[in-house]
Amino acid sequence: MDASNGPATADAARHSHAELPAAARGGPVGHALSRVARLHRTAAAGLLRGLGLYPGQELVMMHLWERGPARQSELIRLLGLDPSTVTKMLQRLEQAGHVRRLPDPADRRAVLVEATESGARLLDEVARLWTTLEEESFAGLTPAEREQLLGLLGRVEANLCASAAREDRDGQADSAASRRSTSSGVL
Amino acid sequence: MDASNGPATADAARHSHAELPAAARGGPVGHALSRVARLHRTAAAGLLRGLGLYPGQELVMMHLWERGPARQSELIRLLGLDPSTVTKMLQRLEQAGHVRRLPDPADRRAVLVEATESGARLLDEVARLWTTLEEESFAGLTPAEREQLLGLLGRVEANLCASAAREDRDGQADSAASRRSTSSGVL
DNA sequence: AAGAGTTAGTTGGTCGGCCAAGTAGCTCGA
DNA sequence: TCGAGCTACTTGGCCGACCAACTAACTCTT
Repeated sequence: MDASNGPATADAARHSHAELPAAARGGPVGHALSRVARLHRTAAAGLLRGLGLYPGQELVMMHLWERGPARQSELIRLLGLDPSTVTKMLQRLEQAGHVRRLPDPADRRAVLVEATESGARLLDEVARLWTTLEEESFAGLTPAEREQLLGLLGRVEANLCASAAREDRDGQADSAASRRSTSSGVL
Repeated sequence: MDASNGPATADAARHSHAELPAAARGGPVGHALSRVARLHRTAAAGLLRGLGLYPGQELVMMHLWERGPARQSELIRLLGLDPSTVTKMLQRLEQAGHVRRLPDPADRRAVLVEATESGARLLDEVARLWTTLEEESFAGLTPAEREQLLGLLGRVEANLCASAAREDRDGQADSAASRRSTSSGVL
């Protein structure tokens, strides 16, 4: 699959410090991706900690600052997260005083969420923090390279979204079959 | 929903479906990165589930298959994870029967870990699964583009590692100062 | 109007991941 | 020798994230 083993290009793959197991050679890019993402998240966590936020929460707040009060389902859609995840995150944000939740008069099962004033004060800090992190992460990359990276990531995202949607559609019916298919070797 | 958007090349940045909040414009690439990584991890989880593994565990197993019995500290170093994370992961892997843990005779505080036979049987499955996932994720990317992506990710990883190391070194002494520095505006 | 089906949120449980704090064991210097 | 310090690992607690299962409410059909 990767004929790249030999020649000059292999050097790009021979990365910083991580000695990757041979069994992972089937997915070098995915491996790098997870790794980098974890580092990025950890770095974000470190910065966010000074504001009393946990990574992920700032995204929720951003949407609230952006759009004002929103229904929880809207947030779920925007963030692409599991409903239960958002529920719990909002409970914590509420308890931290960053967010207020009230019933939607128009739909008695829905919940409206809005940022409190205390939450609003975080806006600048979070914005600054994001640019800081961006600079830290992508230092040494030219704008063109960043654009390139962004483009590539976008295409990967499209792929993964498509996969996910596909599995949702036809995998739902008979999960046992799909389980069997992966383990017993469709190929 | 995506390609149809239309005209320009700037469209690569204007991604698939995620309407990102303006507050996140300070970190578009980082944002895309987290997003993609989450999708990737979720996809991996879906595939791994058929094998009774959770994402992350397969990496541990890979290292064990690769190197044979290893000390826990070695795994921690290789994976770049927190010791406590590895401890708990191994406890679960042991309970699942994929792994065996025994005291190191040479160092009574250390623990040796090795894959069981049941674990060994997973090797092929996991390897196949990784290549499957890799193909799903990066379909439509030429080998050159994958190499490019890998290279960019490698550079980002280097940046983040350096940052982390730097913070470890001089941030440890006075965490209050570093907290102040991020919140009160270095810029 | 009544029931089927869908949507909105919640709860409970499990994992990976982190930090903080603590214990056992090794090491090295005074 | 013996205590200071480091290393290896564990425990507890917290979060994001998932799935599964459930309730409440809206909707749409019949």
